[in-house]
Amino acid sequence: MVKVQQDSTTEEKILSAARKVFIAKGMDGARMQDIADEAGINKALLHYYFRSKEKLFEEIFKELSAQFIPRVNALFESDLPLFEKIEIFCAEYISKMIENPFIPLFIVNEINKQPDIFLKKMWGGKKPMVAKLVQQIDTEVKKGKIKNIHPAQLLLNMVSMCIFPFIGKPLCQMVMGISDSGYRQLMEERKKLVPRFIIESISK
Amino acid sequence: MVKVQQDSTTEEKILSAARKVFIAKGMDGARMQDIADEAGINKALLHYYFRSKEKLFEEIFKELSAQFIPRVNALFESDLPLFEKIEIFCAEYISKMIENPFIPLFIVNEINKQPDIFLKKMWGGKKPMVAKLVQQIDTEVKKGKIKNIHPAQLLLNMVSMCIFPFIGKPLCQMVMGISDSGYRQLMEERKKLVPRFIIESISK
DNA sequence: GTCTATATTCCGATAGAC
DNA sequence: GTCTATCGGAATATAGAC
Repeated sequence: MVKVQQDSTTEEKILSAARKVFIAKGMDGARMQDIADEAGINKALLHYYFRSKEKLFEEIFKELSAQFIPRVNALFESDLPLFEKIEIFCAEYISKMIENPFIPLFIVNEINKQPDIFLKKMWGGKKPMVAKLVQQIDTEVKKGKIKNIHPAQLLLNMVSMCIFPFIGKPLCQMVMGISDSGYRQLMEERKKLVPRFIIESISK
Repeated sequence: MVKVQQDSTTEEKILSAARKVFIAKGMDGARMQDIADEAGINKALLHYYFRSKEKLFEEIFKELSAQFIPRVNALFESDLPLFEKIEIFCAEYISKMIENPFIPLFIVNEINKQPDIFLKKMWGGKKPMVAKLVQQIDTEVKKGKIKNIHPAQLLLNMVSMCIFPFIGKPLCQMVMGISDSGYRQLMEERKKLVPRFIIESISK
């Protein structure tokens, strides 16, 4: 995601600019003019490459929402023990969001405006697979290895603690009076802290 | 928030309609026409009562964002023991969001678009007070009553687990394949479950 | 492919009658 | 206070020259 090399082709320049503007302002707030300016071209070219604002947006949304899926699926479907999955998921997910702090809010936001249509359109039919992980939690509970908890609740706790601090960053910083660098430091700590927190809460 | 009585005056009708439309579509996505339709009047009347879309929006945002503050402040500033504060906060906050599931995303969203200007404008100078709670956590840690944890991290965990399940509702439902009523049931359970989860994770 | 100029649609806001 | 009609600007999209 973080582009080091220059955007060579015009199409790449447009996509790069659109990504930035859409993430910052959302579909409704973004202007084609903003994107054109950001890409250093003019509006007409945007329509030449992508027929409409909506098509351009779909392109970006599809790319951003899909980028988190494959790795998570591979992890959740693997045969690793439960605690390891939790540790790896939190660490990787939080790392990814430290690099791209505004993507989660962007995605959650747009999903809420199109609650129905977009599984088929946006993820190309794929979606995160949690069945095996859910079953794994159930098994551990039945074997008496961890406390009795509904798998969905455990999942909710995990993703909440990973994602929300990024979605609510400005709000949290304001309330707690924490600087940008201080907040970033907290996020780094959370890569280890969140899994530990979870495991301690379900261990017998 | 849940209006049982009819909106008697026109102003109330407008505010009620604006609340609904702004929450659903955000400031950028909302149309004055939508609000007029929802209120059963015409656009001109909106401008008669509130000078502009922006003023109307501010009214709604101020009302919605302030509605969570006073109770939280009273609780956090009180002399109750730490664990009780956690229990009450989670239960009350989650209850409030079960009634108004879309408000958290709305607020977080708009805050991110105006990260700076709105403390003064929107909360009328007030903001959630967490100083005493933070100090209380520190004290418990030093007394050795709970595990060593940065107060900010504990707060982040708590608000994350309370708020995110509402912000990410459609996404979570989709991934886990849970119906509306099933999800609602999970949220009811969380009123007790989240505080228990937190307390278990920091108890020695 | 890229530009300028323009068409077209949409939307916030106002004027003015009742 | 409430309405209809309309203005004026902004934003998406297209036409057409280079």
